[in-house]
Amino acid sequence: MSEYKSSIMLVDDHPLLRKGLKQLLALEDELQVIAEASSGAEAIPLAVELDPDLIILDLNMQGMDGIATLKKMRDEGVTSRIVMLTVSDADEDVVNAISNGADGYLLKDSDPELLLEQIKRSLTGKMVLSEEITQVLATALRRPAVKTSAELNSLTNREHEILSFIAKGLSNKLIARELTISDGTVKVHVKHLLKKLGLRSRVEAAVWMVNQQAAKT
Amino acid sequence: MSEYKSSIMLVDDHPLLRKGLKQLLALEDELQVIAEASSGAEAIPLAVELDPDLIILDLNMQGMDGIATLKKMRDEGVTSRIVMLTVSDADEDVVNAISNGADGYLLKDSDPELLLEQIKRSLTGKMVLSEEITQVLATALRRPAVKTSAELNSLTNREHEILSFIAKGLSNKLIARELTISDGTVKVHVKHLLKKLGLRSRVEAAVWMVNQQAAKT
DNA sequence: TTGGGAGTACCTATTAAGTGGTAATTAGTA
DNA sequence: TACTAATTACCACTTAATAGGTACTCCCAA
Repeated sequence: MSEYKSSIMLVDDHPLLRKGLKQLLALEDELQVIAEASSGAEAIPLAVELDPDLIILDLNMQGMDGIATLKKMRDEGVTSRIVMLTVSDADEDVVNAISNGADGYLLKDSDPELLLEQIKRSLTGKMVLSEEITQVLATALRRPAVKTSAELNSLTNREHEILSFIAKGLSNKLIARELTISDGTVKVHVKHLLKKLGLRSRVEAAVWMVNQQAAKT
Repeated sequence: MSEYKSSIMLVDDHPLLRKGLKQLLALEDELQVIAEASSGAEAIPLAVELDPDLIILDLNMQGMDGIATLKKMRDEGVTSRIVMLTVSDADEDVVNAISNGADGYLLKDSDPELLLEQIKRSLTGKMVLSEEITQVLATALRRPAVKTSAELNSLTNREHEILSFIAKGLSNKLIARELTISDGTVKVHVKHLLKKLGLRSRVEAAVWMVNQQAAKT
């Protein structure tokens, strides 16, 4: 092995998990954690500035989620290897991550030894996927009927936000109050989101969305 | 402080998180992790045998989840303090955990220092809750809307039938056509079922029902 | 045999939701 | 710079949904 130390950046909104991960990485002399971030917003400028060899990125973060962060980083010209580390083995997440330029997709509940092994393999330029993921990916690719994520992605942030309120059963008036905008504006967003999703009422939207969320578990 | 070392057991199916947590607890001399488990099934006999001072229990585990594990442990006579550590701040989870004998409910994304502080406080016999949780708990208790199958059973056959159409996103008019009755009659049933379930709109009903169905899995 | 729940239907009144426009602002892009 | 997408707001209009009644039929149990 060379004496070059690989620089690694951790992005995860769980401090505990960062701790565990850091400890794991510390087992290898050639791995060096040079930065940590607890959110996408925080991570992006850091990534641009430091351009580490590897970025380990959590998928499920509050605020900007992992996929959005990944996209933004690639947009900003970050060329680091980026590996997603997550609890979710949902089809769309995997597919989304890979197709948006992730170099790997690992599960948090993997055996730590294995995880470390794969992180090192990733640094050699290989695409790394957790066991379970390989299977998921294969079946996901076999049926390209993944209209779900595609259609969800066609929504703007605001529309998506409002959809999730609808999926909680809120009325336009209540949503308006939550977001401090007029209920007329909420109606506009609802109108647009219904059109984009090809649905005929907020009830259909609520049902669709709740099923969507349930499927992710 | 006394010289007695508190015995702690960790139950979480994420090895990484266990690592982080162990490292955190190692900062305090009087805390000693005497056992780890990666599942409820594994944890229960261990808890019975070791009867540690504190059990830190993950809520979202594969197989037997945290609540089930908690219940079973209490059933088996485990008297350890049990603190839930989780990412979920869902009302029901919190209420469920507390009412099933948990002595605390902490969030994984809390600041580690704070977490350690609260774990120590828990060992002195105090109920510990993360900041965010206090709020959730308060609002959850304010509305004792713990409706489940009991309230589903209070519906007549027709009402139930119509509820499931609502849960598919159908309008009153379409439901009427399906059942070959007038849409005015459908409205009557909807009116009754909303009242019985204590819901404010068909959207709430749809969301509730779909979640109900999803939970059955 | 009478009372009540369930299911049906209709009526009125009010509120919520959805549609189709116009338009201003801002941020980002060609 | 001109263009575009996103977000916001307002207006007018139509349809859907909800709440409160009355009322008739059927069936089952007291």
